[in-house]
Amino acid sequence: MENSQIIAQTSDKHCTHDIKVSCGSCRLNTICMPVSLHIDDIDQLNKIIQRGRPLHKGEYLYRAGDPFTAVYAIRSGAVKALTISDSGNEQVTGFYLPGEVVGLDGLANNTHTNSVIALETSSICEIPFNRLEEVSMQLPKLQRHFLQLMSREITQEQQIISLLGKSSAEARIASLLLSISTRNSSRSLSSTQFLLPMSRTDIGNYLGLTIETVSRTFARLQKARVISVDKKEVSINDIAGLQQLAKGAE
Amino acid sequence: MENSQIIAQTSDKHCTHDIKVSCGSCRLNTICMPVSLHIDDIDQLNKIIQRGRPLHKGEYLYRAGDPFTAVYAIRSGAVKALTISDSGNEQVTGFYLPGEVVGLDGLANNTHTNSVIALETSSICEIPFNRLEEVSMQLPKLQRHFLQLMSREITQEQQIISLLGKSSAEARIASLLLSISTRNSSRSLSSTQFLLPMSRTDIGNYLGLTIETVSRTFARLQKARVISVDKKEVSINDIAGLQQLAKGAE
DNA sequence: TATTTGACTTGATGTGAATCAACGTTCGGT
DNA sequence: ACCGAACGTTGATTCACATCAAGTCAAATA
Repeated sequence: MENSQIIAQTSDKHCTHDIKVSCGSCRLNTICMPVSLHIDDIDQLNKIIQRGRPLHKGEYLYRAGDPFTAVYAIRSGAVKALTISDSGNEQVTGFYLPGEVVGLDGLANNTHTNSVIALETSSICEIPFNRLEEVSMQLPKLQRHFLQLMSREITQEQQIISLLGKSSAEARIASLLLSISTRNSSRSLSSTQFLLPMSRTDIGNYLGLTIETVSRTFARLQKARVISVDKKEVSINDIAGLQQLAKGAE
Repeated sequence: MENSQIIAQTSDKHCTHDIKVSCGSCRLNTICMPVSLHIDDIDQLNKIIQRGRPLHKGEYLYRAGDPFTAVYAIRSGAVKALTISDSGNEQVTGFYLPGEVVGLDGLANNTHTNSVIALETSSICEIPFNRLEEVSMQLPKLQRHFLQLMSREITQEQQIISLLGKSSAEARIASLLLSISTRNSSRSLSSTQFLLPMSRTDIGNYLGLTIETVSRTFARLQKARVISVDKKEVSINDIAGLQQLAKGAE
């Protein structure tokens, strides 16, 4: 196994362009493809993964309609996925943070139904799907993991559906913040202080709220001393309180 | 291939209990597992599928928390899937009609996150997952089909998310009716006249509306001569109009 | 047949978020 | 350093849907 240890930077400024990290040494490998693989299995996985140049803010990873050829693991940065609904509106369908995998929407018809756009400069691992399928044939665990990724996506979306159907603006925002908090802590980042990678507009679109309501809700949560917000910087002062709000408490 | 041709009845009253239909002769096989398989492949698939006794209205196919062992194809009748959200509310996550497959929610954690309940007397094909996995190893097409089923579930849910985030009560109801209409026609049933298998309460829960709003919206659509409703019986008088409403037109 | 029960409808009123509008702030480009 | 555009905040008003409340209807039970 090669010994390259260049860890991708979260900061835009010092982002390393010449990225060579093996899956074995990537600090995200417990999230991205957390399969207990033998060393040569990892090697095999490693060989098929391509690491591209960083994607800059606003650039597309792929567009709705593009042929489906690969799935993508976020290595650093953040992206949003969105579809154009029947009514012609953009709908943000998800935010993806380092260690998470996008692109599964393409499987149904061999065509992506979502577009994915970088929210900040991001580095991405491309995993060609036909190669992944081949390797999976020999590694049932990898196969299974892949199904689990999809299944998890389904259950997550069901939570969003419940959120949109039944919850107040406050509960929606609280849930989003808690979701990001949890995902940060699983990457050993702070669960109480972080930068939101997405705009208010994106948040509103994702949660089915107008930008004004998002803004007011942040203000309200801050006045209630549950969080502090300054622009994109959020700190959670009262997690328990936020969880109550997410559940719809007064 | 055996020649049993007992077709499951949609009607509750004459439902055949002693069901023996092979996948090869099932009239739903173009929807359920539309894989172009050789005859012996179908035979192989056929062997692993278990056909249970019919499930009566209100009975559970499985419950949230049950271990994941199988996926299920609806052969006749209809079921609803629901989760208990964090806030403790029931959330109907989907309705499943003949030819459609439920149970994919269990893959993420080897445990079902949804419960599935019969809306009317239904017969169900149980497809044990470990056997399916084995067979898939030898039949890449089946493997691929299965991934497509999941991917389709994801994209469908994204449409619901968009619906709940951005659309009026009218658009939501219109979309649901169109969805059922489309799915009916793919089973060669009428796309303009059908019985709703679910209650107003279920519809409201699914679409994030109160039962009163569901009722009033049906009434409004009827007054606008777009549909006719009598209890559970719906006929669509103006599909184009309904499509406009689903898109959010005035 | 009377009686309860659950599913649905219809009307009157209240409210949370959308809309409309104005203004402040940050950022990218020259 | 300046400018315009995009992003964000805050306030006043409106509106679609929720809530509250009564009542209808059909099937289930006794």
